[in-house]
Amino acid sequence: MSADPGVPARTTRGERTAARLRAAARAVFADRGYAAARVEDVVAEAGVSHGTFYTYFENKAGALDALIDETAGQLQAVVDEPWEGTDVLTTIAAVIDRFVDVFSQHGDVVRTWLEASAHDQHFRDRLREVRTGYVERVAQNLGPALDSTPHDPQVAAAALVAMVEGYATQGMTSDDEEQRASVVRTLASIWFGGLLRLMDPSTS
Amino acid sequence: MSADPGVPARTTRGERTAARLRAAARAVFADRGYAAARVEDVVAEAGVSHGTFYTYFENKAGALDALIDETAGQLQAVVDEPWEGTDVLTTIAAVIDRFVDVFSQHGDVVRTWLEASAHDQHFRDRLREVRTGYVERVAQNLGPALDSTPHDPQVAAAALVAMVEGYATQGMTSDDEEQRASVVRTLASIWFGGLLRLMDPSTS
Amino acid sequence: MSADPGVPARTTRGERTAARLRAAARAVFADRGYAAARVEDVVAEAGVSHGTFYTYFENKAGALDALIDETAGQLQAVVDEPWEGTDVLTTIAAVIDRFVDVFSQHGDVVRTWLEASAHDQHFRDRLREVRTGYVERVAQNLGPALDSTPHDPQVAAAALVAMVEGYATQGMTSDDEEQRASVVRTLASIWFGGLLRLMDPSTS
Amino acid sequence: MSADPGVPARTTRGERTAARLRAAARAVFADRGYAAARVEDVVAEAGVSHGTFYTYFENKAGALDALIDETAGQLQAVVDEPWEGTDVLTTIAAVIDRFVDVFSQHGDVVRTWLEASAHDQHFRDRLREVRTGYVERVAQNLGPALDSTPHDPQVAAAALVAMVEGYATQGMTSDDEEQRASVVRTLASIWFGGLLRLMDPSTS
DNA sequence: CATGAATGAGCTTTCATTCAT
DNA sequence: AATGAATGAAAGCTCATTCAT
Repeated sequence: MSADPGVPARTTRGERTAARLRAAARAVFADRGYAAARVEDVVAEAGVSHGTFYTYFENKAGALDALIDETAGQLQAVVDEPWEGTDVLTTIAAVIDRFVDVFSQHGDVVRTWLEASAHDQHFRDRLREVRTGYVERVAQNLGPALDSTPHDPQVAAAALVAMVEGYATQGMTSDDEEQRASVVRTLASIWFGGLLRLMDPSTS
Repeated sequence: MSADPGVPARTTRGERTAARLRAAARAVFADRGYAAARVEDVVAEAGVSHGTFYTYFENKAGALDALIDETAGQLQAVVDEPWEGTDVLTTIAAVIDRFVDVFSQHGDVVRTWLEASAHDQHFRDRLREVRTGYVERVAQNLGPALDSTPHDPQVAAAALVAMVEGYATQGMTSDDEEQRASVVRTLASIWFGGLLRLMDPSTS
Repeated sequence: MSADPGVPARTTRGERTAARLRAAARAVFADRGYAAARVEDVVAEAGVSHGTFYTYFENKAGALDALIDETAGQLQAVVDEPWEGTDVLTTIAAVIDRFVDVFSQHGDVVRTWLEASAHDQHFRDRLREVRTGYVERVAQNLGPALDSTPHDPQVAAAALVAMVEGYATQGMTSDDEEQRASVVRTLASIWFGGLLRLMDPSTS
Repeated sequence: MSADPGVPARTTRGERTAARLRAAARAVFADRGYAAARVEDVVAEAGVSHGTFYTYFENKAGALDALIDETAGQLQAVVDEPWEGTDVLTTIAAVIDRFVDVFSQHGDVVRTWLEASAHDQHFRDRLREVRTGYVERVAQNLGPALDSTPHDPQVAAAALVAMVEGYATQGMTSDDEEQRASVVRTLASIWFGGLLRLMDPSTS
């Protein structure tokens, strides 16, 4: 801020423009949906010209790809961080908490991504890849406990993840910190209880 | 406009054409997605002319609306039928089974609906309305058991429904009867175990 | 009315349908204009089916042609009837009165006709033909008086006719009998005074 | 929508294109009529692409609106300029001369305008507004002379204006300067004589 | 005579993308 | 780096007209 004036800005003009465009694309996609969003809307929001958009992205899909790059990493990180906690419930709550956290920051991108997947093979592929990644990781952590049961860890993991993803993408997580914590607790309890039940041989 | 799309088909010939168009629209939307689907694709699939499409639907959205009319009723029926069974687990399994059943028949329409919701307020409204309807009904059936716990029945119901909806919407493409039954069993166990856990005061 | 029941109706079913269609076409053309009027509107107004329209008219233009047939005769009759009166002013007033009378009954058709003329050669031709017809007749009646003046009887006739036609087609003639008579008096005075002036050599 | 058709042409290149489009629209409307004119005809005439048309006009009606903007001002100016002359006849002749002059330049737009009025409320409204404007002005200038007569200045003004407008709109295609002057003289004489006659109490 | 479902040419309009400046 | 005028391929949608019933 008050740093050496002789040093060039840490963010060049180009970088700032690119950042403005990404933010604008994100806002416009969230607001109108990917299909209905026009490049015109994005550049208007960013306050740049039409041509500039194409200096930074190959096309409209390229802008979404850039947003997905950021988001995908965050999502994978949620499940890649060590599953540590004093007990299983606490561990699960921590994972879900991180998940909800990422969604509260990147839910708009995920929703756009889901929409685009419906009519664009490329985004469908990226989605499957990322989903497979974190469902796989969840299954790895749940798996051992289900070894001797008839339940497929992949199915269980996919179901539990779908629950969190569905809950979060439907925009049901509020900004109220209190309420968010309560939701996380409920979701974690369902995961935990569901897992215990799965492990109970009488249900097989 | 030339014919009122709300009151089509005064003859059986007309009804046959309308049915062909609905089936075609459904297939095309499922195949290419709503945004990418062209009216031309639909009429080609249905084997009728361009103009005929507009005899039966006001526009592309009208065709999806017609499909949603059918699907929404089925979805609500799943939870409106009596929740009866020899025990809770069986009851829940029956509901989930009906849910999965409806999705295996109407999943394509739901996926289209979800996509369209992203950029069309009208479909977003219809989705919210229908979802609220069946989540409400699930909450009514789960509610009493959670009365003395800190868990909100609406949140629990929404989460459990999101799990089934998410799972069914994403994968669930297998026609293998065996595997489907296994998935239903796993999902039901998670619901049941999750609910037991929610009812356990030690989790509050 | 109470005539011999053995005798077939003086208006056959077909004639009645044709009359209903003409009336409907006239009303719809007047209401929406020729270009914006749809055959659909006409048949709806007439209470018949699409196909029936084409039993009675070759196409949309044919319907207007049928209306023009009636109107053109009336217009020509206005100037073809003997120009008789106690004096010139009375004579002119009588002609203008007949003119205004025909317009109050057929003005809607004329307006449609004028509109269609703008983009359809056929109606332009019919209009020129009819206009030439009655301007010619007016010129014949005014002509002798202007023989020794520099004024072209055709120009004078066209101008005076344009005045009445313009005034009438602009929908300025009210239904109030009192007011209509007053307008006719004013128009007749202008014709008369205008002609006197034209005959005055000092204006040449 | 991509550009605000109300604020086009930020550059001279843009202004040239807009002017070419206006000229092309005017020519095409005059040639084929408003209803039959296609945007494709206009852009072909202007030598630009389809999309460019929509950069400058909201739609076909917008193009006509732009032409009317120019024309309406000219028409009003005809009667707003001071009614000065050595005598009444000269004054009237000057006004009519200006009127005929404007029509020889803008008659094509007026004819298109009249046609469009028949099926488009917007143009009907604009026409009524402009006509009321200049008829009012004419009435103001004629009015005093008719004060003590039973003739309504509005009616007289409307009739005289209708005469010039009708004559100019219909024929008046001659480029012959000689003939144009002769027509103006005849029209002026009719106005003048008509007015004198109106002022003569014996006609009331 | 009458019907109305079906046709399809034709027109308007949109918007991602390019490129001369 | 940035601009914005221009492009043109695509759709969407309309409606006069036909024809099997």
